[in-house]
Amino acid sequence: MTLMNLSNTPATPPTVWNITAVERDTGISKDTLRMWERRYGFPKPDRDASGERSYPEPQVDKLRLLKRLTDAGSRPGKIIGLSLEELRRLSAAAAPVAAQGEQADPAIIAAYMDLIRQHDISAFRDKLSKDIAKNGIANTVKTVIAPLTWEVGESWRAGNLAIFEEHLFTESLHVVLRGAINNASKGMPHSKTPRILLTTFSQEPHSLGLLMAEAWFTLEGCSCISLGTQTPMWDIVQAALRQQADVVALSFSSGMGRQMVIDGLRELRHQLPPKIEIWAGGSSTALGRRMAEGVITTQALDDITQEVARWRTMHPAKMGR
Amino acid sequence: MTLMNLSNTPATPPTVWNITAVERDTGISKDTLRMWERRYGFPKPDRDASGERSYPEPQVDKLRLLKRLTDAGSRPGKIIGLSLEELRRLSAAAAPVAAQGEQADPAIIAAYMDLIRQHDISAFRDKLSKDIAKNGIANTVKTVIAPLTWEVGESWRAGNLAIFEEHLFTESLHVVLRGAINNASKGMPHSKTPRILLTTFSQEPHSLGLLMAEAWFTLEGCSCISLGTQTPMWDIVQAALRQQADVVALSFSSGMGRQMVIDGLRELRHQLPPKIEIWAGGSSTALGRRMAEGVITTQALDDITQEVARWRTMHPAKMGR
DNA sequence: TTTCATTTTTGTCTTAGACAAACTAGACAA
DNA sequence: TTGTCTAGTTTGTCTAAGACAAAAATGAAA
Repeated sequence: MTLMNLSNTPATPPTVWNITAVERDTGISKDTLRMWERRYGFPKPDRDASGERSYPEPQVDKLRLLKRLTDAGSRPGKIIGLSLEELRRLSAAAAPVAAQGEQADPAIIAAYMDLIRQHDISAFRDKLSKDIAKNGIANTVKTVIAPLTWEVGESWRAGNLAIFEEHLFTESLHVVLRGAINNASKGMPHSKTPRILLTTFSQEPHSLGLLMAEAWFTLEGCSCISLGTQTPMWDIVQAALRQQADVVALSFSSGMGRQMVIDGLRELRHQLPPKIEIWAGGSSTALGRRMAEGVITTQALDDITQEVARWRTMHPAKMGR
Repeated sequence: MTLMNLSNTPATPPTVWNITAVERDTGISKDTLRMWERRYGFPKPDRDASGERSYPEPQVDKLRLLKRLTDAGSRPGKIIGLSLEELRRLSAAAAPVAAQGEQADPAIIAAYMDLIRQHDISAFRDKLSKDIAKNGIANTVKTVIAPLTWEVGESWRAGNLAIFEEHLFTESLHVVLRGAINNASKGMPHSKTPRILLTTFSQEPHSLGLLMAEAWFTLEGCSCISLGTQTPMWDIVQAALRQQADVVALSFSSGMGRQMVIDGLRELRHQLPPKIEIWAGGSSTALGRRMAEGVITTQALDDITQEVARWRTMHPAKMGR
């Protein structure tokens, strides 16, 4: 439970990482890190005074890249011996990835990124508010906020953005989007169907995906109940039952372990009555695969619209719900 | 390739859990589960065909309860031998402790608690919004929101409130308060002094204290920059410098370790230029003591008003800041 | 009281062996 | 060529017990 290293916090962030930090940052489990070291000779961390692993920055960089490639299907044994350069080339070659920024205008995104880098919060918020007022929430979420969130995540991973800048961004987005959602739902009648319960699993702390989904659902006229992030499974089940949710919607960021996602969803499906649907969305690569029976995955925000429509045709309105 | 595992998915949920599932469900790490078994003889899982642990349901129930109690401060060794019944009783008998609700009207708090227990979110939000409209933000924060937050924390500790109910409460409070803050700051001129940077240390995930403080600061006419929760120390320093903050305000919940609070504040004081003040508030008992030189503690929200006034007399306004 | 030093508790790190699930490749049949 | 089966490899996670550092409790001194 060593969360803070007070003593060794000089003016710069840590240049060496302990195994817990590497696990958190790369998403590779401690067991696997030790196993790779044992089998392949990489990573080869130094040892601190008490014999514990301490990973130098370059090794962590390589691990991040390895994780990305293995997630995309490569086998560790084949690529772990390659140099950073070779891995980069491989990654670049194989990764037009998801056409993530498909609908995004690079210039607009760049403009927002500049504001973040200059730490001009109020300008950032103003610009975003104006964009929402002009183009509507749905459009702005799709063409600005989602791509921007992705870009911020990338920049952070590449080391071009400090954590506090990411915090600043997240917080600002929360403020603006939450306000917009409230505004939008003001005119809407209460208790429209379906009733959506939104949350994330315990291991998932990222809230922006959830927030974007909530915005979208609200615009579709659903009634949303958000539990925020990191709800234990048992509590998700309790909440869904007590709140009489029609759908439990879950958000997964790309950092989540695939096994965790798959097993978690299967487990949840198992514990919820069949009547309650499970919708899973987000950037986790695990969602691409064929999912457990009875779990619906949404690849993009647009999919939500379709699923809501489908749900409604399947559940003709009962009066006075 | 298992095409279908409908076969082992009967109508009932699994009566045994593997160690991964238990970790996911209880939040207790695999290492810790094995250690407890080794040291205390509980849990005592069965073994499957290949010798791996498989936990029966009742043990998982007890583990959930144990987790809740240890999170609330109990030590595993003291309570792990107790029966489920005894644990429940212990949980319910939690200390009423401090007379926190000094300025609170018990009847009003009870009314809100009822709404939470009935899971009537929209009624809860409506009531709160109306109270704010009627009595103002400051008054409502002081007489309703703060005592209510304390009460919810207590009820959770006592086992009278599920985690999802706490999540629901937190989320609702966020929505309403954030909206109120935005409204209040709308009429205010930008960039009033002092500039306050709000956040919590890495170990502190609770956001409500922060939110209440932000509300208060905003009403005092300060310009607030919130980083949200759990900012690493290095990033707090960076943010304070880059944002030219006059004050760094930190919130500590009662769960935080005293030593962590004290050392953390001392370290932060060390890393920040003397010109930037540090204000610490919240329900952590560590704040009662005499603090490190140059750290100001606020016992109650009212103290903020005084401190802001003091700061302003010490820093006569410079034009065109 | 508070503060400091000592002891106990507790969680996580370490090693190395074992094995099951996922994946690859080769053989064979349609 | 294409598909399917089998046998072999790769890979991640489980297991064990020992060690130790951080956090909490305890006791002594100011």
